[in-house]
Amino acid sequence: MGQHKNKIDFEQLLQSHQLKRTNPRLRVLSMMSSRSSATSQPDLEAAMSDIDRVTLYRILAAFEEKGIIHKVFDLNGTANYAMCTADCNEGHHHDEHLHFSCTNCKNVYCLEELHLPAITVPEGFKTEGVTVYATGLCPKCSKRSAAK
Amino acid sequence: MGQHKNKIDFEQLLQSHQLKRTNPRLRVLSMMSSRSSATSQPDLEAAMSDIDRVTLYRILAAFEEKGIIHKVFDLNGTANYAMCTADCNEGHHHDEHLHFSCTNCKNVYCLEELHLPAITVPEGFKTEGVTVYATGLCPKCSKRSAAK
DNA sequence: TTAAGTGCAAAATCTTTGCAAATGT
DNA sequence: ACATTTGCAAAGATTTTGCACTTAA
Repeated sequence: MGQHKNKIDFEQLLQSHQLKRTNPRLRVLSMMSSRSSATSQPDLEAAMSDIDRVTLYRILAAFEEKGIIHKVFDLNGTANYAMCTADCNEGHHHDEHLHFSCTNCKNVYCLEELHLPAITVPEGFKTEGVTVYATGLCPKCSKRSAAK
Repeated sequence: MGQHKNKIDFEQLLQSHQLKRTNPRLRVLSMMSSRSSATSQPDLEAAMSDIDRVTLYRILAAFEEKGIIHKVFDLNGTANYAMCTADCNEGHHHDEHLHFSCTNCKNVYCLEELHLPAITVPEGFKTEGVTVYATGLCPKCSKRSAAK
């Protein structure tokens, strides 16, 4: 039962996915799991300028492929990545939760707590998964705009 | 009340948005409204290779800005554009409908008919709009895979 | 030791910008 | 005629690819 939640053992996480425990990977995992919103490649690049850009691309691709992180798009259309919970695995992702995109800071929050209502699609469509995107202001930005 | 539905008068549509009636624009409108799924820049580029790539970028940007089309991302993260219905206008889009992304052909369908269930977000978030993405097989692809 | 991962250089894409020529009103 | 819009050239940005060097197991 992959429970990559608080106090995650990153080394084990990598190991269990046949990925070597390297420094760049550990740092990426650490950054991603410490954040409440999803992380983009540019975010990573800015935060870890000593790691090669290409390496970051490859790490993200490998993690996504293995089901360690999943991709969501923010309002700019930039890919952002967030740690997967539970049942994501090699090639199969389940991010059937609410994604909240802040129109102000452009951050994307994965709100897993919420369960989604059932959706019915028209005849002919075969639904495999459903994701809900909400747009608006995240707590930080809504506080800020209320204050001032 | 912008009813850009069947038998649209594209010229009028452009005019009402203070856009000149040019050939590239009419062709883009024509292609987009003739399709059941959203259209990407690469789609347009392939279909109208005589129109400059840059012109297409600018047309899409202008249309989106004016609220004639709206943007959705497909499973590759590529922006796709679909005609807006009714109440989109200068800077404000309302695409609160179901977007269906086909995992096979990667097309995105805007299913406006469906009304979305209410979604509740956690304390602190201020929701402005909600969009639902479903993934799976579109009628065309599901038929195809069933047949053979 | 050796397969996997990283860094660097370079190619391939994709998107934006500036400006002169063309076009719509 | 005049303001837009287009096309082309070129700059910027983003993403991918190839390969030699390094590192975890």
